[in-house]
Order: sequence, then structure tokens, then C-alpha cells
Amino acid sequence: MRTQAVEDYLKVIYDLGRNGAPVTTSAIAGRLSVAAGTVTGMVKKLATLNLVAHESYRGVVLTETGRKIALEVIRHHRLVELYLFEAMGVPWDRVHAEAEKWEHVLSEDLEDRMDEILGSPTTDPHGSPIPTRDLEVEECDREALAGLVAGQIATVAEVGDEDAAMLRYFAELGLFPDAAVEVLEVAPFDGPMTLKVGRTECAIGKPAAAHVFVTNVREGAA
Amino acid sequence: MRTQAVEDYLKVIYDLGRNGAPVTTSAIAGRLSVAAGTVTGMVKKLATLNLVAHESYRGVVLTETGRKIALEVIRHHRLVELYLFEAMGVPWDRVHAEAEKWEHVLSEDLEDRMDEILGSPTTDPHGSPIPTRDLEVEECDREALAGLVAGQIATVAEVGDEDAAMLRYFAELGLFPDAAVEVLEVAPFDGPMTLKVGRTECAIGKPAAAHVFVTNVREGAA
DNA sequence: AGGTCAATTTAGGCACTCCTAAAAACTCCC
DNA sequence: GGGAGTTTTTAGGAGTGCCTAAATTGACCT
Repeated sequence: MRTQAVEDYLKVIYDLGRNGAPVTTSAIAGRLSVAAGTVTGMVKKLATLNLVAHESYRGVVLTETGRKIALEVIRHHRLVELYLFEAMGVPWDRVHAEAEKWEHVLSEDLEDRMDEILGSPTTDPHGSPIPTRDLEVEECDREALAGLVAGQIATVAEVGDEDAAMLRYFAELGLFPDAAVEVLEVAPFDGPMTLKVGRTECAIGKPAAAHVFVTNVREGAA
Repeated sequence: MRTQAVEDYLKVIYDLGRNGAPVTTSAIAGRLSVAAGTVTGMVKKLATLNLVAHESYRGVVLTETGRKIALEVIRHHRLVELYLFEAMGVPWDRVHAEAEKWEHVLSEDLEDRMDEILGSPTTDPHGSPIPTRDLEVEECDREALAGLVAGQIATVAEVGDEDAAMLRYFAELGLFPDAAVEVLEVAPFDGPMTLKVGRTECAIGKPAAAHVFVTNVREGAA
């Protein structure tokens, strides 16, 4: 019953539902690149398996069981990402795609071994938190870089890991987790932001900046 | 087209067909724990994909393309086995089962990284040869330990990797690749063999001994 | 040669995951 | 309150991979 497709759906539903609201059919369809009709069918199946609660036309919410499975898969995914990055030297823009496949075949035993080799890490190479063995995650208060205004200083906490080209771009700019950024200027009409990352300046468009999440936001030295 | 099932079938057909004879439907069914009718259907599909040549009621033979794919999968399998064993400390009786899953999700990039980390190894933890990157394998002349007679000395080259319990038994006896064995006695009526492995003596039944392959067989010092 | 038995293939189904296209429900705005 | 437009669901199919049971073929033995 716990097929790869089921795991993928649960993972996506977890991610889309973090704000607490029910997850829509079309949102899932978009994330999985699948037709809407397909999602309806699958959601019904997940409901009969008691992994989600589904109200017709209203979206789905994970049950406790569904949430646990989602977190297991996410733990696998992020541990594998970090393992590939740290232990095998896979570049950070490629670990996500590999981990998408590995997450479904990782045994508990291997999970533990990776965890131990990596020293029970808490975040993956993109800054996303790795759920603990008993599936706790702390959802930190992170805000999008795109929402900051000129003069603010912050620390990069996490970057979106899905788009490899964007990750290469972030790497070029120095936008890694823990990097310090200062917003020098924000052009009007959703224009680009001028940043100081470390000691170098750069400009970044709003769409890309929406995939960078920061923490510890404060006003810069005047 | 290259599904996991296709890869599994090709791998098994390769293995069963090493003696040169066409591979029977039932042999495949047995190996894959699948009904005979299922195999017929899959074999037909493989034939339309030009991966095997199939003569009705006569068995199948791999085409060159099919053989290449089989060797790729086998290379993946054995590299993964060795990686799990060497780099992750997975006990040798468990690496086979894990590798069965990993072999299908390993990218070329990861394959190369494992190969490099391991120093371009030539055999897996059970002594099976790892095909080279351009898919050459040397099928060495190995004979079953079960076929030796009293007084012969040989070197263990390979042990069957499918049965975890049997592997644990071999480990207990010291029957690893490269171990020296001397046949002290062979009981009649397919009875057990008494061996000297290293410095200790032990008895092993014929069925188990059929899964140990040796090389460099010679007469012992009289 | 004929019969028996085993191996193989055929036939009909089932579960899963996906698709497209049409119908139904919801939302929102006038 | 009634469209218009979007979202969701329903309906009908397709491909893969598995099953069982019945029919066929091949092999072997007398």
C-alpha cells in the first residue's frame, strides 16, 4: 500500500499544508506535474487508507498517520541529500534530484548509518531541517528574502532546493545557509534587490529572492 | 521502457544464461518468485524491445543490447554492495538485499563516484567480479567447492550472495574470498565435507558447499 | 506410435498510476 | 440571485506487472 506514489503525494501534501490550510487538488497536481483528475483519484485512495482527510471540493489535510509517513520520507530525503553532499561530493545543485530517487529505497538501517556517519545533523545542504528519528521537526520562523526592505540585515537560513539552475545561481552569489546578507536597495515595482553578501554586492530579482529564506532580521548599522 | 522489472528480468536471464544455453521460462519464474505465465508475457515484451531473442517453448537468449543492460545493472549492484560494505559498514549478509533496491536508482554520476571512492574495485564483498565501466567481465574459471575430493587444496574465490543466513554461516566458518581451504575428507552418499579453513577444521554439507566457488585447486602436501 | 507428464503459453482478471474530456460544484461579481 | 469562470470530480482509457486456470506443446517412456 505504501507505494512510491503514495509517499510522493504525502510529502507534497505535507509541504503545501504547512500553513495549516487544506491543500487543494490543483496545488498537488502542479507540484507533481500530474493532471488534476489523477490527483482526485489518488486523494480518494489516500483517504480510504486513512492517510488524509478529504472533503470534496475543499481540499485535503494529513491525518496523524499520513503526517508521520510524510516526515519519514522527508527525513530520508534530507539525510540522503546531506550524505551525498558531504560523503560523496555531489554538488549541491544535484543532490535534490538524486535524493528524490533514493528516499524511497532507504532502509531504516541505512538511515541510521547515514545519521551516525553525519553526526546526527539537523539541516540538509540547503538549510532545511531534518526531522529527528522520532519525527519531530521545528518549523523555524523564516521569512522570504524578497520581503525585506533596504537597510535590513539578516542571515540566510534556507534556500529552495528544487531548481538546480537557481541553486547554481545562488552559489555564484554566495547565498548559502548562514551567509550574512544586507539589503542595500530595493527597486520599485517589484524590481531587483541590491544585496551585500559577505563583502561583495550583487543584484537579485524578486522571483529568485522569494526562494531564499532568512532569519535573525534586524536593522543595519545606520 | 527500462523499468525496474525489465532490469530485473535481464539480470536474471544473464545470470541463468552464462552457460550458453537458452534460459527457460520456469527458471526465470523461480528466480524472480513470479508465476510462469507472468514470465511468458514479460519475455514477449522484452522480445519486442529487442532485448532478448525468444523462440516459443525453447527459452530466451539475451541480445547484445540486453546483455549490455544486464551488465550495467550488475555493475551497479556489485559496486553498491561493496560501497555499503566498505564505506557504510553494512554486514556482508545484508548488502545484497539493499543493493537489489539501490541498483535501480543509481545514476551514472553516482556510479563513477562510488567507483572512485572504492579505487576501481574488481570484485564485490562476495567475490563476484564487478564489470568494468565499459562493461567487460572476466568470467573466471571457478569450480564449486562441493566438487572437490579429499586431499585437495584451493582458494575461495566467490560465495553465493543470495541467502543471508547461508552467508552468516560461511562467515562463521571463515569461508571468505581468498581464504585457503583444504578438503580433509568427503563422506560418501553426498555426505558432508570436512574442511580445514585457515587453521580450524569444520564440516559443511554438500548443499552449502555448492554455493562456495574456489580457484587454484591443487593436490595438498601428501 | 501412443500416452503421460511437465513445461509453456493463452485467456481473462486485478491493482496501480497515469491520461483526456465532459460534467458538476464552487466563487465571485454585478 | 444569476452568470461567468475556475476548480474539482467523474467517466472512460491506456500501460505495466502481477495472478490463476485452462489449453497447448514438447519430451520422454513404453
